[in-house]
Amino acid sequence: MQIHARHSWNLSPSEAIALQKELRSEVVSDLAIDIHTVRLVAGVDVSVRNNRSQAAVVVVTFPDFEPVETVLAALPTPFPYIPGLLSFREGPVLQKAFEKLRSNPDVFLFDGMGIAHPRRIGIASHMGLWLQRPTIGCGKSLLCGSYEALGQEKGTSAALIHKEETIGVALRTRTAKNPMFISPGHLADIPSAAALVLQCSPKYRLPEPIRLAHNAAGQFSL
DNA sequence: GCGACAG
DNA sequence: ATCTTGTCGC
Repeated sequence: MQIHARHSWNLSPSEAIALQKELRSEVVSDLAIDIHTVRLVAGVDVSVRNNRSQAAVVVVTFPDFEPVETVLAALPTPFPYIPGLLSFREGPVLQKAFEKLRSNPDVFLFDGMGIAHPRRIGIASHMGLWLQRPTIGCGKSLLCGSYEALGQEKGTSAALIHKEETIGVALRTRTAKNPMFISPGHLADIPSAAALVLQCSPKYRLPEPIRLAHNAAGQFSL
């Protein structure tokens, strides 16, 4: 699909932080996704082995999760893992994978944060600017912020707060399992992002599209 | 200065 | 994220 290249990925950590501060104003995180119109959802994931980054994007139908397209890409890992700068590590190989995509998903689910980030521009928000499509961040653990205790039942949630600001929700996608941390990437808002992720998690803690992408990314080699 | 810290 | 087999429990 059409990718809107925004900048070079070849930046130093301090330059990357400066870029995030510039781009954050372009992120739209108060626009509801109309779930009734969603037909295709993409799951995005990257695995790293021996200095090689491997990306997988799996597009499934919604709400029954039938795979309709899978694209893979690999590149030498270009940037170290630095909390807050994940997009500069995974962005290049994701760009390569997105360029191979033939379908046009209604929304992309990322393994990582959206605006639940120190500078409000986690990987889901950042790549959303390149995709110009709705994106949602689905983290398995917290990068920043805090939340009050929430019920054990699937579907229960608690606001994620950082510096007096609500940046997402801790959402129980499986009863009695640790919550997922959901936040809008770009062109989405908190309530609709949480509702869509919950509907994308019929059986496991991880949303189905991301589970499929995780499996696809961790299997192939070059 | 100290502690926290997506994948 | 990744290094790694079997095993305890619902």
